[in-house]
Amino acid sequence: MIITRRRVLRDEQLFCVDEPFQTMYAVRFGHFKTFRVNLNGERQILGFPMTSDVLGLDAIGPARHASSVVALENSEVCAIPFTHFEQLSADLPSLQHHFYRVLGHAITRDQSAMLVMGKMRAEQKFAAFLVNLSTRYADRGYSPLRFRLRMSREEIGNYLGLTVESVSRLLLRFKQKGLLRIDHRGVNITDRAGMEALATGQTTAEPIASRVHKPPLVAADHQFK
Amino acid sequence: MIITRRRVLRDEQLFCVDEPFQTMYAVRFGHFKTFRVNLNGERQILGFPMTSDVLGLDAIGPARHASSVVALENSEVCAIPFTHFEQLSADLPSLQHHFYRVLGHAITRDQSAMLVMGKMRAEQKFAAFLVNLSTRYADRGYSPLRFRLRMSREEIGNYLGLTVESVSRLLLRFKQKGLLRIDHRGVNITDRAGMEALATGQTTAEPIASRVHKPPLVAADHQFK
DNA sequence: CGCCGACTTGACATTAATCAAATGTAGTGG
DNA sequence: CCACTACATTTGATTAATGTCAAGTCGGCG
Repeated sequence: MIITRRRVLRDEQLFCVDEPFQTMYAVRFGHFKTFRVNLNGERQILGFPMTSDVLGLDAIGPARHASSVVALENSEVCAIPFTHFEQLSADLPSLQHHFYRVLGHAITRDQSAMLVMGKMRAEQKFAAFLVNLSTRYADRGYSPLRFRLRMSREEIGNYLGLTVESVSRLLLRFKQKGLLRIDHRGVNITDRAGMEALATGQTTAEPIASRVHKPPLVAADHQFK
Repeated sequence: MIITRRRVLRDEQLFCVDEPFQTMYAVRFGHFKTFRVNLNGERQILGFPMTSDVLGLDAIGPARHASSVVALENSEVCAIPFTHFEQLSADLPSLQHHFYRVLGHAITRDQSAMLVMGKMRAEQKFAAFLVNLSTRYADRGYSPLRFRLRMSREEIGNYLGLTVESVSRLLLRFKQKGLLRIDHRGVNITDRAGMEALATGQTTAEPIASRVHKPPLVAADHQFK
């Protein structure tokens, strides 16, 4: 099976909705956004895949890509031809089994996203979003407390179903509550527990000024690459 | 491969979250709801599977069920042992291919749901929900315009992230706009086009009283089985 | 007949969107 | 290197949408 690497520059499109499906992509490094365009012409961001995530799975059913993918920064992917893969997996039970698992995870992940979008209010959604990012960085061996947002406020809002203004105000509120520090796109979570409490809705009447202990602010230029 | 049938009575649980995954289920007839319980103990309904939908796919990744499934009415499913299936699919490329498609569809479906939940407002969400139901009934050979809601208002609201009260008021609004008639749980869509326009957000300033032409109200007891 | 749960309706409070404007930041070309 | 433009972000004032609380109605069922 021929697996090739492909560089994708910032703002470059990896694949586009309705394009015939031939290739899956595993992210080697970098960040992406996946989105769809609804009938009204508006974009809806569906997720922010990063290193080790697999792209293009939603095309397996309809044989055409159901979403578009654009790089948020200069990135690199492995291109895996699907037909080759499918043949090979028939001979390699362990590969097939593993692939089923990947697909299964894709489903569970989407369902979790629905949970977030559906019931939660703005503050909760955003907190859940940050906790999710934090967890994913931890899974990948990066700091769960200090990371850089690769997406704009607008993209966050679009993803969460909020306006840019709301996103901005929520960041301010989190800062005031002593949950995080933020400089441009550099995030420093100072109260992970409080953040999770918010995300899970266990927010009981808010003890106003507590847990302030001020770790140093993140340098503006920190990167993960 | 041993495929068995299983009856599931109204309110009976087909499987439960965290249960080890062994079996997939294809719905033969009937309606179900799938849901999760968040950390706060609240239920979030993830979908309303019906005839020919496949249940339990979200367990393939983690090998444990990620959601619970309960029947909304007396129903029947085919139980398909997953390990048997996995072995068999290795020998039958067409089966494997088909299964990939089913999984792919599950992913796209979930993403569509996210689109609905994320950006839309209450009216739009609910319209999209009804249009979706309508389409699914059409796909299955039933009337897309007259059908019975198997779920309570509360369950609809839970699924869409709205309160029961909002659901109730929205139904009233739809009635007043001449989009549908409703008697208890019997729905009669009288303006499918208008409904779709609402769902897709192409609602331009609402011409107030038009398209009223009053088709006969649905009998209260219509069923699809 | 009367209870109970599902649903509707109304008044009010709260949330988040909208509109509008100011401020900051990153590039770009001189 | 700096001025300048375009864009991203913040902030403020206001409005519309939706949740919350509280009755009340409807229908099914024992």
